[in-house]
Amino acid sequence: MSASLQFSHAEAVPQSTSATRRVYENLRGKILTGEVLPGAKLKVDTLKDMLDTGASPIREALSLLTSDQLVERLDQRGFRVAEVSAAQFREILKLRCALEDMALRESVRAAGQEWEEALVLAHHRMVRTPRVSVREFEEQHKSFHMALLAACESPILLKFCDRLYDLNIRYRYLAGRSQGYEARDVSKEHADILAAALDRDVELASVCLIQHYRRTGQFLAERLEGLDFSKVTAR
Amino acid sequence: MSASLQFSHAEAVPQSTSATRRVYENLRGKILTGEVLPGAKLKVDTLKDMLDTGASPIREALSLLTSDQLVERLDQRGFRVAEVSAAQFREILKLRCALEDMALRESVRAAGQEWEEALVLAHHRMVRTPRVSVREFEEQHKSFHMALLAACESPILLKFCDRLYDLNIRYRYLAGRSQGYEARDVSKEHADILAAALDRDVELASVCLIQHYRRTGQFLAERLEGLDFSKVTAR
DNA sequence: TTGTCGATTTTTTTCGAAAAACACAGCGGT
DNA sequence: ACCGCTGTGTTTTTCGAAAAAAATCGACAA
Repeated sequence: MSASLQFSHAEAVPQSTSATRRVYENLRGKILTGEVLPGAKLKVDTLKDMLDTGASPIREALSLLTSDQLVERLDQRGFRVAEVSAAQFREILKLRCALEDMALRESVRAAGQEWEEALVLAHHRMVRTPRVSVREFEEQHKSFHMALLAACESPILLKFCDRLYDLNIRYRYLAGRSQGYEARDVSKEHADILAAALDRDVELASVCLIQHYRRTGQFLAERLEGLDFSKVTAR
Repeated sequence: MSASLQFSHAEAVPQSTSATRRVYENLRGKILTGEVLPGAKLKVDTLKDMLDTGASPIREALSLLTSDQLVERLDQRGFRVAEVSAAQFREILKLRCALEDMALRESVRAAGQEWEEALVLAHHRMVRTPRVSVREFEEQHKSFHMALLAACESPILLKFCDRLYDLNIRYRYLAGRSQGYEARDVSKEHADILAAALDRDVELASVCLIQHYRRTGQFLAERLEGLDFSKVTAR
């Protein structure tokens, strides 16, 4: 089989997985980064054209996103992007502090060499990713934070943390990351968390992590404050 | 239009909502009660016949159940009922104690008259439902427990609690509820929780609730212990 | 016996079109 | 002017069949 046949028109190595998964990832990305606005209507027909696929995969992906709380299903009126609000932002922050604290403690307690190495690696990759490559940095940032919790033997708890992380990302993008994000020494905070975790100092790691979230939360809240949520909502 | 036309062959007033929802509820019930065993394969064709509908609603419902952790999606190999394990049972218990404690405190703190009345009502209905009507009792039992938390202003947290509750139900049915469930005075425990909540005694309510879960957990664990999980799994 | 390859049969996944539900605008009656 | 009704166009939801993928079975060779 010739290479030109294998890698035909700009498709690279795409449909290794199902169309449903492709649509899911794609839409999820668009929602998290704010490329499609909160409240925006998600018409199957439009999406069909946009993502070049049938109605079934789209519908399925939207169902998946519904349980992720990123999409709302209106009974006989289709789907729309979930709304955002200052209240939800606060709730997410609070829950993340509570749940990640639990997970972190379990993780550090159960941690082994494997976890330690993966964590160091994740941190290194994050540090190496330039801040300007926003989407990539976000991915590495998430990887680092999840790596901290990874040794925790509570799959369900981990899943909750993962979801909350994703829900939170939207607000980061919403606040815009141009100004002042580096004013705070975020790298230092990450390094401190890493060091504490590697020392197996559960208490210190927990304090650092929560403080990290609180500070980021504070920072974002300020930026979000001036912002009228009804203004960043479609329809 | 004649009544005989309106209510033709045994259809009563059924399809008020979408087929997807019908399938979702139906399957969810079957999974929670153990009518379909953990690990069982869920073939769309079989379900199509069984539930008398097309492939799309089934597929959609299965996607929904996937994010509820009640169904697993295997990449190109369809769906199966999520597995159960002693470890997961313990995890659920632990998480429920942590999260419901949080939710209960918030709920009681924010509670108003409306909440109080709904709670009393839910308790009454539960008491009035005979234990032998297992499914109905389960429903009322869930309503009561969720009513306790309902005033909490954290929709996401509530959703988590709801999910955990459902995940837990499976183990209740698995353990079988014939013997000894009444040996413990469960009604008393419920009444105590109710009283403490109505008194707005957060600490006491929390203690009662957690103890209630721990006891039930202990009770179920004993029953589940003898039980080889691989034996209650299909395939 | 063990293992591999190929053809056939399920099973999953996706598509395109039909059916049902809904929104909206225009019409007529009060 | 207001309200409700009906017809039209749009959108959502569902169905049935085709395409893609995996599992099964058996023959053949090591």
